[in-house]
Amino acid sequence: MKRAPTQKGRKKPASVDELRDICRQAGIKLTPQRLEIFKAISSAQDHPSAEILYERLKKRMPTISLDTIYRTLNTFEKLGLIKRVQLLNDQARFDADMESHHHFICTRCKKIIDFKWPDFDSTKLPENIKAFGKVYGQQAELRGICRQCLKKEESE
Amino acid sequence: MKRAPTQKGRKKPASVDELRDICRQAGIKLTPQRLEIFKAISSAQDHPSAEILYERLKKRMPTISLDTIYRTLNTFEKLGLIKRVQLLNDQARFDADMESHHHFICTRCKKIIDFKWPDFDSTKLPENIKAFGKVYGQQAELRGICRQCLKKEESE
DNA sequence: TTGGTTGCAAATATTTTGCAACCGG
DNA sequence: CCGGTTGCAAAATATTTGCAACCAA
Repeated sequence: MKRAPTQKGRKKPASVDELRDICRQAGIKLTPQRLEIFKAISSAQDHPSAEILYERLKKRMPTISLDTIYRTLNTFEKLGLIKRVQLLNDQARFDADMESHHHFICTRCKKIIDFKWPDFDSTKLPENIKAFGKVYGQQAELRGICRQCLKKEESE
Repeated sequence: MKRAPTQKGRKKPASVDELRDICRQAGIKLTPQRLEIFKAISSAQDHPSAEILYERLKKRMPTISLDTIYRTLNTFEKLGLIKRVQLLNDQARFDADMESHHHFICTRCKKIIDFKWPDFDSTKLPENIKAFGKVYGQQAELRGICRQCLKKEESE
């Protein structure tokens, strides 16, 4: 399977036709399971977990299994069709520096680099945020590939 | 144990003396384990996981157990002494909307609300980021309590 | 002294993987 | 037809919890 070059290309959720093309180009099959999972996630208003998608899909496709959902979500992620909301889903990581700072996360080795960004700190939140509830923290997250991993990629 | 009112108060990592005060005020004991875990995390340059802290602490305190580390990290988080780098460590959540948008996350119910923030999108990254590696995505994350949870808190 | 805390072990939860049957292209 | 994919079960990983012994205040 060919990975999407970066996460930049795509915008709004892909259409089913685009999905078909993307699968063909990647050399993978568009199975009924993949199609249903894709439709479920691209029409979802929330940000469903594998388990939630499983519950929803069982109604339409009673034989689908949870591990197919996991596998398919990983596949779609590699193809650049979906993103996981937070990257560090293996182990929780902690920070004792409570001062305002931001994170660069390497998607390859999961390294986290802190940085300061005063221009961000002083950017005003949109007005409509107030309607969501009470905000008590804001921070920026960059995703990328760190120097070391870039070097490794060259030599592969 | 009394929770910290919000995450706003604290700045740089607390000192051991501050830790002692905070424990006293919260009515919890400052055990040797808590002290060592605190020192380990507040002096760490990376953003260690429970497992990593366990490996480091075993050298100084061979009898310490992994579950004490988990419990203590949760305690410290409630006291506002540390933050977890990413909140959603239970289940991975996915998003098919690849267009630039940002997330408000309710720390109580884990709901995610999307929003647009053009002022953020047009804020230039600090110069020194280039040295970290290649960036291919940036987004803001707000932490707070959503409307529904605020209402629930009132009635508790 | 004593109630909160620890360490152990077991339970729970989440995600991944080996494998034989299956099916989309 | 054939190689990639599925569903099942089992494994691997991460985190939480019940409980008796322990110890900081």
